[in-house]
Amino acid sequence: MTEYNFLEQESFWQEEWDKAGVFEASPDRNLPKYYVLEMFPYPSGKIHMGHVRNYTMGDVIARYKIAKGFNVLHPMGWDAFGLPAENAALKNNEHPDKWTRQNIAEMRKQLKTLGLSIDWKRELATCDKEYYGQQQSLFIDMMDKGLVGRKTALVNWDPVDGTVLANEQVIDGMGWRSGAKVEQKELSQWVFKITDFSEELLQAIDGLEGWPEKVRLMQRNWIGKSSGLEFDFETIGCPEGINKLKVYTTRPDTLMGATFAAVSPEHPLAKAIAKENPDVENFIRECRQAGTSEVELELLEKKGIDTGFKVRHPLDPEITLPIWVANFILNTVGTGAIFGCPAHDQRDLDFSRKYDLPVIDVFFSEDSDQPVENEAYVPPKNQQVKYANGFAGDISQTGEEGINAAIAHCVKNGIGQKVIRYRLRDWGISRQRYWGCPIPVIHCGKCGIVPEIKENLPIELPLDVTFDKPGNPLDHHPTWKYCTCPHCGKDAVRETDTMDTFVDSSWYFVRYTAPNEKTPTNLAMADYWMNVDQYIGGIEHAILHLLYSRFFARAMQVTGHLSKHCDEPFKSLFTQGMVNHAIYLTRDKNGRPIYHFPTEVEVSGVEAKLKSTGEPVEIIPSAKMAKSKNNIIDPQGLIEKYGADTARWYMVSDSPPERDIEWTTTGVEAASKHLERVWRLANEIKSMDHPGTPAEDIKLKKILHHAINEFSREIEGFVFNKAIARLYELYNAVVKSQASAKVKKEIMLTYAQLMAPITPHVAEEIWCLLGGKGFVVNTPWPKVDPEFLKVDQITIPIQVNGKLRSRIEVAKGLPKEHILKLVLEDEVVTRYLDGNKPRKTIVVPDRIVNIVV
RNA sequence: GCGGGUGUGGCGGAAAUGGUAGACGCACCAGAUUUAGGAUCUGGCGCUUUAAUGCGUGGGGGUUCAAGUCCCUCCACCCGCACCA
Repeated sequence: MTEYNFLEQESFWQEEWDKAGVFEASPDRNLPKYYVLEMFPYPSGKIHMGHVRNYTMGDVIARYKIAKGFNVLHPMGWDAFGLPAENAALKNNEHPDKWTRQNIAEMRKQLKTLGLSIDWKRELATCDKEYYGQQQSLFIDMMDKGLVGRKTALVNWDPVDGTVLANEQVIDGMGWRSGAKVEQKELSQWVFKITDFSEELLQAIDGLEGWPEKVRLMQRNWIGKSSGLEFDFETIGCPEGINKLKVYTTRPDTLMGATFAAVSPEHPLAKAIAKENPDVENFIRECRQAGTSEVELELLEKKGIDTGFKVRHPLDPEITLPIWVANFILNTVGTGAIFGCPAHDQRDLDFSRKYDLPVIDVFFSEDSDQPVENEAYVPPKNQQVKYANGFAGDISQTGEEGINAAIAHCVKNGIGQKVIRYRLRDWGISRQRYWGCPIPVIHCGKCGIVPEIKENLPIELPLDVTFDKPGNPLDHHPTWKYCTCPHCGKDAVRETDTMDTFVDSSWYFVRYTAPNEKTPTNLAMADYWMNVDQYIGGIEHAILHLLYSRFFARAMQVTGHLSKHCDEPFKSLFTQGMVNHAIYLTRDKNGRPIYHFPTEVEVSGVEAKLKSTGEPVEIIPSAKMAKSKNNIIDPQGLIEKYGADTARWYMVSDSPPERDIEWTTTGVEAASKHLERVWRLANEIKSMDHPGTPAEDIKLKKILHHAINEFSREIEGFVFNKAIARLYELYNAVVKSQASAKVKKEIMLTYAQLMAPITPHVAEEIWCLLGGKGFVVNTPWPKVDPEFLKVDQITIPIQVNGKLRSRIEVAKGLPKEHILKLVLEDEVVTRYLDGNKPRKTIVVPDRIVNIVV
């Protein structure tokens, strides 16, 4: 028997597939197409376990679909722009371009050792001018169609470094490098008008049947459609002639509970008042001493200031309410202003208790004798609620109807209108950074903002930049931004902001269909390959990336870069879990953790100690792999030690793909041992000469066809862990079976076919060993013979009072009465009945019997 | 804070539709083989118990002949929150 040398065999088969061009996709073939895509990687330096898991899953699907007779497109590229390259530039004084390209080269090499069915001829990197130049062209077309706008937005400002910070670079309210307290700063930004598509993006979610329900739900909530009442408070004596304050509410039925009005610190009214009132000005300045992320703002201690001005209650002009500026009102939500109803909104209540504002209950709640104290009574939307202090006496008594009645009343009396609002905001794409796609517009003193002309594209990033000064190197570059206006020919200045990297990843899947085209897309190619049939990636992208891509597909239709059927770019979506690993730590004298690499630790069962000193080690069982915790396992070592097939098998074997998995050495060893066993079995069967019996042959064939049937279903349903269990079962059955050598050999060939999507190299090897023709990767998927799926005998469990007590073997499909008769004769049942008649019997044919005594 | 998810033996996990809880794998135990270790092969393995019984799907409550699955409630952990990718 030949020893299986995976390193040699794996590179052998990889070269063979390459030579034969097995994975090169061409649209001309007369076959149904199938486009499989995993989210492309950021070239951080090395591949990590998450990549191995993600790309293995995609590869399983791709290879399965090839065997199923599809013309498969399975491309790969690099999400190559972004912050880390600039950080590396600062840290190691290395150019982002050089750093990124080295990383790509290294990661490409690593990915290739996995034996993925990638069409490498289509590879692209978003930092290639051939890619971002086309993106600039798209931007200009979008501008032309009115899909691009300008808006002011708040950014995190590091006052010491004089730099805009990403949310990630703000740690506990401080700039990560300078340690300075971060401030909010207003900047003029380029935006994509995604909100033009709010309703369409929302509606189309219903049609995304291949998406996980949770992602669809998250996207719906993110778009956040609501209907409510919009009305103007009449203000009393406010500065700058501001006599109205626009408010939006989804609970107009609580309007009689209003005890104050509040605006966000960025609201125009707040700013106007601040000009006259230094206390308000100070308060607003204080509010700006914070980052811009929503979490941070939501978790701030609620604070406010009474402006001294008032509004009239819209339903009763006799009532006046004070106007506050409050830090918990977000300028980006609604109109940036609210009416405060403390009795029925927890945040308003907390605020009112702090500043001693009145609380007015407008409901009879179940326990109406207990007035609202520190817990707001939030009236349910669709339940019976009695209004104690409703208005106009025409509000009905149910929540939803009450809301509608309140709106109707307000509309009738000219107080406000019913409006539909969306939580979704326009997509700000301006970044004050170097390593991104330059925004192709020019600021001209005479013509204003003008797009660059397409002949001048790509607007290339200059390579001769320095990172010694804070801020954007493009801005500091001695010559880059100076240009002439395409309109008037006068001296002008380029936009130095670059695009959000989410722009790069919003259309790369289309670019794969024609990666070398001199326009963003080739319609014929896009028509053939789009949409992506199966997209695979992390759940962390459930909202932003996926929503932006859905928007882009629509925008690209408007600009004529995609055809009508391409509005939903991802037909099916699968979100895979993370790869975790235990953390090993000891403590220093002060109790601070010292993290140890898995290689430094000897683990036995639940205990572990340091190899060097024998000191006991604390174990945190399953945690996200992180450099700072020293619990990252490098896939390269895994592949070098066990081979790609083992790595691939392990990655899809133990846990359901959508769930997080724990990386364990024992699990990998089990995978490796199994593959060796299969290889040994194939060798044994090859030289076997066992006549067997027809009965044994049929028995094994039944197991085989059952396995093919289930396995195929499980692969299609992304239940890879069960598919693998199926292969273990089939292996066990073949080993135990007394079937003939001929049948066993047939079955082993099929086994190689079933394995092939998961462990393609050893599958080719077994296929070759047992005389299979050509590549197993190109061999049509085994067919199920329904004759072998038939079952005639069934074991039915018998319960007495709901507890399993016995079972009987019956013919499949036996009618109720017959089953019951047999059951009542059963020895165990008779014992429990003890001569009495059963009180009740439940018989579910082919499934279960329950006797109640 | 808001939105979404997860929770089953020592461990990873199985169990469309409410109908045999624990498939399959790991670890562990016993045996075979081996000079020994490793590897390999055979068998066992939820807890309790000699056995029967009993108890068991994060906690508490409910519906049902029957609940991991449905309902209510509480807890723990994870993901996202618009400038990380």
